[in-house]
Amino acid sequence: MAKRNKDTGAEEKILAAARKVFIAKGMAGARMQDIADEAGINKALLHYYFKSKEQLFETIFTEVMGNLIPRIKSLLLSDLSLYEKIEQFCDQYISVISQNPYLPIFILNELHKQPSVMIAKMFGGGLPDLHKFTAQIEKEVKSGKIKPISPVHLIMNMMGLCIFPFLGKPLLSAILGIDALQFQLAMEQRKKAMPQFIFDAIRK
Amino acid sequence: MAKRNKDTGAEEKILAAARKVFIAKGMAGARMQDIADEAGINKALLHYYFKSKEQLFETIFTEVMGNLIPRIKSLLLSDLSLYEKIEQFCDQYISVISQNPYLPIFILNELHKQPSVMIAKMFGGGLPDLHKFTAQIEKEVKSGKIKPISPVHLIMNMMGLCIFPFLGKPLLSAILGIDALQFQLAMEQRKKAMPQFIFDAIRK
DNA sequence: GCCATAATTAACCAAATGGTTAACAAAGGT
DNA sequence: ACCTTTGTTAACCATTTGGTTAATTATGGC
Repeated sequence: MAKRNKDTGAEEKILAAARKVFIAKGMAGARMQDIADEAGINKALLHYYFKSKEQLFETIFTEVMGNLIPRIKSLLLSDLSLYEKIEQFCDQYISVISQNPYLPIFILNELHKQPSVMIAKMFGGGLPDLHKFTAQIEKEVKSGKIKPISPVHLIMNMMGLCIFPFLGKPLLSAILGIDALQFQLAMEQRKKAMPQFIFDAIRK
Repeated sequence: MAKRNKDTGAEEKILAAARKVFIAKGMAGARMQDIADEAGINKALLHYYFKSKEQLFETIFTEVMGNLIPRIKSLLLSDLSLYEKIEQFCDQYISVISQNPYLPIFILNELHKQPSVMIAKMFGGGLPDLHKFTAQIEKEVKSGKIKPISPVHLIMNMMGLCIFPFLGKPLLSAILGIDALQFQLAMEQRKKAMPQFIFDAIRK
């Protein structure tokens, strides 16, 4: 008898399917049947491997976040200069998101619907330590190398400049009249343009 | 007999309730029963005034968008200088969103789930005309008053800097360790700080 | 070959959910 | 007073949906 699914590894296929469906439709919009179909298996098999939608979602969410957070933590804790950190932050953030363009809206959306629960799932008690980074900013400000700016605003700015275009892609594409390729190109440019923009803004 | 609901005007109450519930939970997450409860009426009465969830959602969505778009269109088409436009854009955008902090995630989320449908609902064929604004930017660039920057990037930057903090509020509050009041204060500051930041970035 | 265990499925179930019906109450015109 | 139209409700219905069951099919050790 020919096997129904060429490659085995049902659990893998389920995870891949769940990732895809949850990220595309969110927790509320995703259907267990969709995930089963996407994985090419029976719905009951989903519950054989993952006892509930809740649990499957949590698995995916923590997996996704566990992929992003260490990257950022290590960057912010490194010994690079402020300029280098901003450079790398923009480059890395835009690169990762370019490869997973729907991650931001997925994450922010779930975070918005249940803030405390999701924050807890993301950082198991251990929030990222921004102290080193904020101290670095404050030092540059005090020593007069850059204009006065609060770390809070600078961080918001960095994130907004890198992430927003992906969140707003459908809107931006429409009003700016750009297609997928032009968008991709623009994102590529922003890897270098954003650090430049930020430094031009804060340099004295 | 005492009336169940002090004030009449069921339709008004339904719209208010639907706005609240849809914006908080999105189309997929909202329940018709939630809306009925929120409005203090029977679920059947919802369908008396609005024949389906789809139609009620559409009513709310177009209402909400119809509130925002003209404001922006008129700003971009006005005769203000580039600096003044950026100033007003940031001030107005941040003001409006501060009063409806969940609008952005609601809009971008629905836009993400059905881009073409929602874009069509937002702009009934008449996309906002950015030509005047982009020409203004290009003129300032050519005349050497500001650094070379593509209108596409500048617009993305303006929007990202103004809107992102609201989209990322739960995340930002957590990692930056700020409470609702501090957040509100920061947004107030950004009304002036963002135009300054942007102009510092592009001025030669 | 035989058996225990793991993988997989079709059929089923109960709760949730969008939507409908039919009856009833209010309001307003005549 | 009477009738028509509008507003409102409780009960009901059909479908969707997350989840379960019981039976069937590999799989691997012996």
